[in-house]
Amino acid sequence: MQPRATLHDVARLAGVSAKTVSRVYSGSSSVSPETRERILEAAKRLHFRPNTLARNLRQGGKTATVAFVMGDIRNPFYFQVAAGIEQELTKNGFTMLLASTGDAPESEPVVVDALLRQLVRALVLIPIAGDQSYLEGERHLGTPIITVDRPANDLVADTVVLANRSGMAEAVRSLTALGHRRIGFISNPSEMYTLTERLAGYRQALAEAGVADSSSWERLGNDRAISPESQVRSLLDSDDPPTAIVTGNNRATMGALRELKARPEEIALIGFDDFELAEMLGISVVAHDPIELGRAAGRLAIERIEHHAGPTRLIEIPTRLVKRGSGEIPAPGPRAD
Amino acid sequence: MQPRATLHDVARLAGVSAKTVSRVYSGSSSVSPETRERILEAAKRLHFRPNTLARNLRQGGKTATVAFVMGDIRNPFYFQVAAGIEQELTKNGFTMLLASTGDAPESEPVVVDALLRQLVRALVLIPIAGDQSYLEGERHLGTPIITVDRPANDLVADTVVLANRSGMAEAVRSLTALGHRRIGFISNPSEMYTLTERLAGYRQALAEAGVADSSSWERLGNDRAISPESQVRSLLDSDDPPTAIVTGNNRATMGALRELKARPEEIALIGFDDFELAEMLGISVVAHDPIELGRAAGRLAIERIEHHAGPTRLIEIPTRLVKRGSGEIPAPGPRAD
DNA sequence: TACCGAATGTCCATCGTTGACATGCGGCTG
DNA sequence: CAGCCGCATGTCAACGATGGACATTCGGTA
Repeated sequence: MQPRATLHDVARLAGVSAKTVSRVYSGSSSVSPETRERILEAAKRLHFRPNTLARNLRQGGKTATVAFVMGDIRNPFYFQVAAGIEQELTKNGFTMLLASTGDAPESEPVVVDALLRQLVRALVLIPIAGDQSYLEGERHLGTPIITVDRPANDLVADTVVLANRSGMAEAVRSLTALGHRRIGFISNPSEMYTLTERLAGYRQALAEAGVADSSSWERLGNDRAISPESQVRSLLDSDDPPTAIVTGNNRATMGALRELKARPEEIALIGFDDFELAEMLGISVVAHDPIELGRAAGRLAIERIEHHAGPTRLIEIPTRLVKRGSGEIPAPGPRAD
Repeated sequence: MQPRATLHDVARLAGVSAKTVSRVYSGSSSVSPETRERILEAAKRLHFRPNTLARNLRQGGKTATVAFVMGDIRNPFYFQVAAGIEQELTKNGFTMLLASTGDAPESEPVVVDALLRQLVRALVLIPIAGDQSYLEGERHLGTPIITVDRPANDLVADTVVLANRSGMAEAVRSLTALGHRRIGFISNPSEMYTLTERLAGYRQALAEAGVADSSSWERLGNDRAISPESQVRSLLDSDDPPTAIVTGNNRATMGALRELKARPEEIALIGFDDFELAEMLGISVVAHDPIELGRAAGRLAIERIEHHAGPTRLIEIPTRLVKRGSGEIPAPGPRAD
C-alpha cells in the first residue's frame, strides 16, 4: 500500500518546484498554460489530491464544513431539514458534518464539542438540551450558531422556526368560520416550544371567536403512556364533545385518524404537518416545507460566515392551510353562537 | 474577537511545556495528577479545544470521519439509510460527512473528490454514475469503499443491498398460492439494479407457478412521462387483465392505490416498500428496514477501517412480507391452471 | 541599452499537535 | 555506593500546504 502523493511528489514528477504546484492548486498567481498542463498531468498520474487538513491548518482553521446537530435521527422531519441545509451548503462549496444527539439532552454538549474540534465554520443546531449557554465561548470566537425549529435557551443565536402560532390560528379560524366553537386540540408528547406556540395559536383563534376557555378540549399528551387515539376517545366521550379537532403534530394526526375512522360521528379534522397520503384520504392540514426550513438555515449560515456582522435574526417559515375536505365539514345543528 | 487558544497557550498558563499538555489530551503517557489538574484548570479557563485538523495532519491523515454520498437528498429512503450509518458511526466515535449528488451522475466524482480531500477514513456510496472505476486509485490507498442499495460498476467494493429478488419472489408466491396467475408488475422509472432484481424475483416466482411469459403484464415505467396510475389503467383495461398487482417501489404503490380506489374491480395488491399508513389502509407490502441497511453499511465501514483484510463482501438485508389484507384477496372464479 | 513584467525558483516560517529522543531525579538492587 | 530503572517532563523536528520576501531568467519594449 503506497503512501498518498503530496505536492512534492507531483512537483518532482513534473520537474517543477513545489511552489509552482501549489500555485496551480491555490490559483494565487499565474502559471503558464504548458506548465499547468504538465503539472495536472503528473497529478493525475499520481492520483494526487491536495490535503485539505494541511491547507486548512495553514490557513488558520478556515474549513469548508458546517455542522448540523439534530435530535432523534429517525425523525423524518429532521432529515428534511438536513436535506435543505445540505442543498444550500453544497451550492456554496461547503460540506455538512452531521451528528445526532439521539434526543438525549445530556449528550448535546458532547456531540457539539466533538464537531467544534473539527473547526466547523458554523453550527446549525436543533436544541434539545435545556440550556445552550455552553456555546457562549464559541460564539465569541466568531462561529455562527443557528438554531432550527426552536430557539436556544440562554444563548443569543439566529433562529429559524415555522410559523407555528399563526399557522395553527389560521386552521382554527377556518373552523370557527364554519360555525365550530367546540374544537378539540390533540397533541402527542412533543417538543415544548412548538407545542406551546401551536397551542397559543389555537387559543388565540378561539378567543377571537368568543371562546375564552378551551381547557376542557385540550389534550396535550404530557404523559407518554397515553396514545393520541385514547385522547381522541376521551374527548369525544366527554360530556361536552367537540365538533372539530385540530392536532398538534403528525403523530397526533395519525392517531386521530385511526380513532375517527372507527367512529360514527362526523368530526371535522385539521392536522398539523402534511403527509404523503393526506391528499388521497382528503385530510386538511396545516402544511409547511421542512426542506425550506433547512434551506433558510443553510443560507443564514453562509451569510453569517461571509459577513459576520448584524443583529440576531429570527426567521419564520410560513405555513399553508391545505383544504382537502376533512376540515371543511360545517358545525352540526344550529350555529352555537 | 480573540484567537482560539492552543496547546501552547494552555501550557504557558499552566506553567508546563506544550508536550505535557498534549500528553493530557492524548493520554499517551503518564502525567502526575497535580500537573494534570493544573492543566485542565488552565484549559477550561481558556475554553481550549484541541485542534483536530492539526492532530490528524500530524498523524498522517487519520481522521475520524466517514463520508456518505447519496443521490436525491429528498428521497426519504436514503435518509433512513443515512440515519442507520450515523448511528453506527457515532457509537464508534466517528462522525459522518454527508453529501448528495442530486441524482446527477456526472456530479458523483466531483462530490466524492471533495470528500476524499478531507481524508475521510471510509467512503459509503449510493452509486449513481455509470462507472465507479475512478475510485480504483483511492481503494489502493487503503480507503474502504462500501456501496449501498446497489453494487458499484467496474470497481471491487463491499456492498450492502436489500434482498430484492427473494423478497419480491416471496410476495408473488403468496399470490400464486391464492390461485393468481395473471399478476401485473408496475414500476416507476427507478434505479436499474433494484428494478431488475425485483423483476427477476417476480418472473422467477411466476415461472415456478407455470407462467413462463409474463411480459404482457409488465409495466416497467421506462418513460418518465407515464404515471403509475396510467400504467395500472392500461393494464386493467387490456384484453387480458391481471387479477393481482405487485409494485416495484413506493411511488408505484401510491399510484396503484389511487387508481384502484377509483375502480370497481377487486384486485389483489402487494407493494414493495412499507409506508406509514399501510397498516391503516390494509395494504400488504414487502417491508424492509432501511435503517438496518444503513447500520450494516456503517458496521462494515468500521470493520474495514479496523482490519483492512478480507475478501469483498456482499451483504443482503432481508425483507419481510407483511400481510394486511390487500394481498390476501384470492383469485376470482375457477382456478386458471 | 536599460528596464519591465511574467513565470518560476529558493528559502524559511507557519498553522497546532505529536512522535522520537533526551534529561533529571529519586529509589531500588547487589 | 555504583549502576540501573522508570517516571515526569522537556526539546526538537515533522506532518503537508502555503505565504512572504526575494532572486533569477527571458522575451519584449521604450
